[in-house]
Amino acid sequence: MDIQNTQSQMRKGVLEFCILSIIQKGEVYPSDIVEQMKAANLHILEGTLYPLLTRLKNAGLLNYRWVESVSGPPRKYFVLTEDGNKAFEVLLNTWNEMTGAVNKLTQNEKATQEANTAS
Amino acid sequence: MDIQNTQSQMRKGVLEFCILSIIQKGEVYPSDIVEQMKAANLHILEGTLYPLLTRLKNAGLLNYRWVESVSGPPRKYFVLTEDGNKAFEVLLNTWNEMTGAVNKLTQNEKATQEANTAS
DNA sequence: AGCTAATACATTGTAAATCAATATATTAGC
DNA sequence: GCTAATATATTGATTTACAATGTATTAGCT
Repeated sequence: MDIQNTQSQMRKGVLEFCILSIIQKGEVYPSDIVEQMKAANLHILEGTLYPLLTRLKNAGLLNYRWVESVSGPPRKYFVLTEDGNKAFEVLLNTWNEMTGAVNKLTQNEKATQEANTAS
Repeated sequence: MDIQNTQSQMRKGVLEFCILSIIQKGEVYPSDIVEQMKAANLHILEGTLYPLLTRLKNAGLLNYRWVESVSGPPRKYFVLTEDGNKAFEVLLNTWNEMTGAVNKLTQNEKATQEANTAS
């Protein structure tokens, strides 16, 4: 077990949330998503992304349309469905609550430790 | 695929980080950890916690000592090793960076969407 | 002494999901 | 046609959380 593994687990947990967010901002195709995630330091591989998009599509959170490309095969451009938008709002709430809880738990370690060792 | 699943994935990602944080605050035994996690709305089951503590111990991040209990079997009280403290600091950094990135990516969706649809 | 309840550490089997590697398909340029 | 670049997609291996149990210790009661 490395720390790197724990770090990547942290990132994994928010993949779907981030991807829904990116799609919500505008119609994108998978390579756009990979790029935007990389720019945010949240790397995702295609072998992870495609099954994930398929899952979200099958769950009714996404739709896509084929768009011809000038350089290569056609692309699948994704958008959020109404359910997808609702799901995103729920996840946004969960995210805000969870980060609040984790920050409360982790950011005050020095003060708490001093209080404990003092007793 | 449910949203609940995605929500629980979010929590999974920070389990180790939170547990290291709890142990850093003071010597605790597993039931203390379960309780503190529950209080923070980050539930963890014993079947998850015990293997996790064993992994962290084997990785050299934790140590424990047996302490007799007045009501039941002896308890394993855990503390962070020096490596464990270093690992926690690294994870604290990762956490702060990641939440910053995710917030940047997700919290401005409305403004960005308006900008996109306007073009 | 023996029984039950409470507490606590631990393992097993299952399901889900990411990743690395690879496969398949389309377009442009030479 | 052939190659390179771009895209979508699948497969097999590994990891890991969880539910369900299992094992063990202590206290209190009869």
